[in-house]
Amino acid sequence: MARRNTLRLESFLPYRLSVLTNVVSTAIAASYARRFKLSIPEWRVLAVLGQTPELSAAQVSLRTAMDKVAVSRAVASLLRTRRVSRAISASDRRCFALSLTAAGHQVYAEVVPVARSYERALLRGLRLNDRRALDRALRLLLRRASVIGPAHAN
Amino acid sequence: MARRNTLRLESFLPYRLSVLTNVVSTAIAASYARRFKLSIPEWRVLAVLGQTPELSAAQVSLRTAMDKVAVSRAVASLLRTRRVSRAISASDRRCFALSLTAAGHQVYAEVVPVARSYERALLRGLRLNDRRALDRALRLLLRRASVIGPAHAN
DNA sequence: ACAATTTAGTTACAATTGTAACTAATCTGA
DNA sequence: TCAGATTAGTTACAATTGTAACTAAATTGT
Repeated sequence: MARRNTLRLESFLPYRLSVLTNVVSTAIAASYARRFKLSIPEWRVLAVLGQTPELSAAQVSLRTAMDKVAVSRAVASLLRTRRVSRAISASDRRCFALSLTAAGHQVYAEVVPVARSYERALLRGLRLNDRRALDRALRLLLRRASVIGPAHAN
Repeated sequence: MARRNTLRLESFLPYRLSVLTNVVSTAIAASYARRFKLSIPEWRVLAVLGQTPELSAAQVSLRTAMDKVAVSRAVASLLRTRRVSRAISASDRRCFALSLTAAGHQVYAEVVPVARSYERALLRGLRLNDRRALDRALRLLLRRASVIGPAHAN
């Protein structure tokens, strides 16, 4: 009997997402830390700067869905390790234009294939149709989650 | 041109999972905290005990994918708020049999519909086929992630 | 029977992360 | 122009979470 007023945690979507993300993130974090001495927040900053240089911290924040304090910390650490450099923006002296240094590009060029290969390994065994469905689902879920928000006051 | 040696973070699966989970968990945490003064770890423990009473902390740990320290803390807090009770197991005096109290059942009975309704709201707009595909995908991804582990030494 | 190992659970401490307050620069509108 | 509000980024502090060491009980193998 599927008790109506009981909830099976293991088939509850938010729980499943959380467990999956946790396993994946832990694995990735371990791999990046070990091989590149890079935390996940640092990797995210590196990733957007590899894609688009000369961003400000606030722009990085927007693109990575990290909050500004997390970005600030990651950038501070990347500056210390000389993987990122910054220059005061001429037009707006409150913000810095961030870019990868040569060392930063180097790391980026090494991490990207590893990231790709992890993703491939993860998706191996998933048929093309299901991949597309997954893609649609993630897109929709994120949109819905953002829309309903904590204001799910019911 | 889709630069081959650049990685688009926003279509990188681990990143998308992380962002989605973050939004969903934050929303849920806020909602549970506000309405029931319940943290996510506490809710998880409550959820498994609502499903299966008389579990030990170690068994809760297994079923919730939380580590034993997290379970210990959540249980401690639930004991304080009198939502869970425990009794030394007669057969193995190292462990406690955990159960919901009347207050615990009360909270459980109130949270479950909210959880269900959040999940429904999240999935609204996703066709049945895509829901099934999502279900398969999550199952497979979790299995693959556990299998490949951090030992993705490449 | 009992020393050595394993297991349950907690505690203490370290690291990470979130929150709020802050400084400095820019923008806005009377 | 200049007071008030906004924005960028940092810093300080609080809360959460992870890691390691610990106690107590049970199990194992001799």
